[in-house]
Amino acid sequence: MRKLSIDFYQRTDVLQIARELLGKILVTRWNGNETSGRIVEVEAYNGVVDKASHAAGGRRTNRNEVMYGEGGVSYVYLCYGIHHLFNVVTNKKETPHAILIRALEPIKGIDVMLERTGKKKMDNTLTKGPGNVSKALGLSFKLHSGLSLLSKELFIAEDDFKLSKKDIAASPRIGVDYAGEDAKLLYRFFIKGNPFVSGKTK
DNA sequence: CTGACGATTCACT
DNA sequence: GTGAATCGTCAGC
Repeated sequence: MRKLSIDFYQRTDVLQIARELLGKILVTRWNGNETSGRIVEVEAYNGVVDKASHAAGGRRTNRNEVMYGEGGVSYVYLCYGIHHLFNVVTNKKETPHAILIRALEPIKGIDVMLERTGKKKMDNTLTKGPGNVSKALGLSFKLHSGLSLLSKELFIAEDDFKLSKKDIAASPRIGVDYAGEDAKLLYRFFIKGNPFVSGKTK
């Protein structure tokens, strides 16, 4: 298993990076627990020109400041007062691109994930949907936003898992109806037929 | 300082 | 299918 390098994140095409993240492995190691899962669903947020992004129109606040930093760090934030959503920041300084990780297929630490989510048994709801992903991995916006994805505690790796182009599907993003025309962009990518992909299309 | 709201989820009808 | 939960953030006063 090879950890992705900083160069992977700092490229300019956020859609390309989003597609390539499918099939990669997201790993967290804290409090003596290692949990990991294969990424099966993502959404790209294309910086200032994307009305669905927190950085739309160059908006810059304390919350989204990490999006303006170097690619290769995490951006975690609280949504609806309940859910922590995990994003990967890409591109270079001052270009606020981000990729939302929406679903994983659990690999390691399933017992820990069950404990964190309060679920009794493993099923495909464990890491389906962005709120559940963060919950299962123990991510919180207070502790982990702005953390490097090259650190020991949090990183993304690749193994020999291969994905061909026909296994990848694109669709409009979910829950961004407020973004007008940009809500129709095909910026959501997922692995066809994977049971952990969130099915809701609203 | 105040109030409205969200890149969601889950329980309930 | 519908609605509540729940709180940090942000715009506006």
